[in-house]
Amino acid sequence: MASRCIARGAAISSESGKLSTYFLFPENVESPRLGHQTENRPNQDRLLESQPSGSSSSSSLNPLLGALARARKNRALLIVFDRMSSELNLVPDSTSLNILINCYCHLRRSALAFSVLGTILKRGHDPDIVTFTSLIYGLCAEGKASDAVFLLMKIIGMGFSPDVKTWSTLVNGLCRTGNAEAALRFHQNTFIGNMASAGGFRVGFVPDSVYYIALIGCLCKSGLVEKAKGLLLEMESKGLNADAPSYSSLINGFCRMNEWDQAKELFNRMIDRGLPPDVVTFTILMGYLCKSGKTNDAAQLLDIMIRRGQRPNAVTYNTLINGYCLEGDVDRARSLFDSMASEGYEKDTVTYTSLIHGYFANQRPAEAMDLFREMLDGGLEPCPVTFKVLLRGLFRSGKFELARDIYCSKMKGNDAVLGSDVCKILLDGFCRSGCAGDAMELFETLEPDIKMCTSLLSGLCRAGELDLAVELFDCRLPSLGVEPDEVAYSILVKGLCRYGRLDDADRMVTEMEERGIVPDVVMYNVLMRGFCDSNDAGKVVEILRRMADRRVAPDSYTTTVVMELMSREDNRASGILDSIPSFGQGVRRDKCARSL
DNA sequence: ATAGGGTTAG
Repeated sequence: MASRCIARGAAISSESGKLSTYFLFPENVESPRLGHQTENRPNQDRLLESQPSGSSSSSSLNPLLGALARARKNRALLIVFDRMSSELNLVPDSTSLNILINCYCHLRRSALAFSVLGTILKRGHDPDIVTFTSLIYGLCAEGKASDAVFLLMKIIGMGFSPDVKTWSTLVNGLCRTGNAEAALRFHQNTFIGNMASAGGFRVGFVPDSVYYIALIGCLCKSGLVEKAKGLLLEMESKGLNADAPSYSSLINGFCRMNEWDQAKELFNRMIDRGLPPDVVTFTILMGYLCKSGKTNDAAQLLDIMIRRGQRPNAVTYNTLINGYCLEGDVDRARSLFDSMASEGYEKDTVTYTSLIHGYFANQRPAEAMDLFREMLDGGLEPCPVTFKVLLRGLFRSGKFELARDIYCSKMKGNDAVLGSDVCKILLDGFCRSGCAGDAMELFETLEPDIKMCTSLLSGLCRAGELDLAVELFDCRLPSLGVEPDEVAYSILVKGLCRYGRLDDADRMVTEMEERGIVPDVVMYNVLMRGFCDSNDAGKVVEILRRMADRRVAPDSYTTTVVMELMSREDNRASGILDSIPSFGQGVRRDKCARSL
């Protein structure tokens, strides 16, 4: 099969063309999964059979491939590709391979896309800016924005000239991965520094309206409203007119920023300019109304939209269903949900997840679970968000066993749904329900970062599993190469103090001090409170001195502890109080003395 | 004949 050849091409790509040595291929190049038995097979058969067999190049099939790509029939496209070489002995040319790369990128299989790049290089073809734009898209779509930037820099260094499509892909990708500031920097360094050069190569380009809208939408999503407005003016001053999708994007941006008047103004402007709002535009406005607690207004807008001849789509339904759930009217949401099928709409993961969330939020866990089972029975794959909603709901409503069952039967070993969010919920839930061991076990299967560790640590401390917490901190963190931060220390120290393990807590604080992390006043306070309660005045004074040495300012809680020490006869008699350090501002004399 | 932009769930 062609795909197998392509994968083999990737395996030896590092020793093939000169270009390949410049690229870092993803380490785990997957083997292609082709031969999907879906979509319109008969039609393709006819098209394929009409091709003369025995010809060597696939170029005659490119119009078909292009049409499938434009129609986003990615699976069908892979089938055609597969059969192209297996049955028709056609060798794909570079255009076909570019289409294949783009297809893999849209399917979020950038590793496969890179393996196709390997094939291009191996066959002595030259990848072009189209190839790389697709790859940049694919990397961003998988959240690998820094790899995308790296690739871009690499190809600029090699003499490729990114064009306006490359840049808008990158800007969008950076934005989608939460890097709006970076997108703006690229904008300023490329277009603003118009036709600037990097290493002797031109990187400038002429921005068009798609590019501007991508950037403006990106800024809106990040709340950089003034910058977005400025760019809108800049765009219009260049005579670039927004089209309908542009307006939708802008309207969405202003809605997100709660600039309803601006959004309305754009909506009206759109109509004035003869660009009728479509289902997406209306759905955006409905979504805003729903989020503002005006679901009934959103429903009215739906009527207006229908009267204007725009048919709602499944997203419109999802938006309204979620709206009713948010305002607590789950039954109304449910009747919309039930009407979808008869109206010819397909319920998807978002539909189910919204309503499941609605049931949990309104204390109806049984119905939420019914819906989840219905979803599985219907062959819909729950996504990470679905699991997040489900598990949080189950833990919050005390259905610990059920939550554990779901985890064991549906999630364990399924990395695709074990995102960090849902893992935190699981770790926390297991700890809360007395299953700290399960939490530890799950933790061992993860690639933990400091935040994950902190999550588990805080769960263990809350559950009183201090031994496990200390073990995690002292043994597992170092072996995982995770450096505890101030937050982690503070959680553990507070936990230890709450359970009376003052010496361990003191050891932690000392360790922090030795590592140059300055404990905050709250950590010193909990520690001193503990020693004060166990009548260890010497220790409290020692801690005060450590505080003073690090110029950590005492607060009123510190004062209370000190006052308590002073009020005890034996402390006054022992003279230990004379060693209380001065904090510059003179805590002892001013605050304590006065209140005493 | 190939690359970029708009909507939904937490």
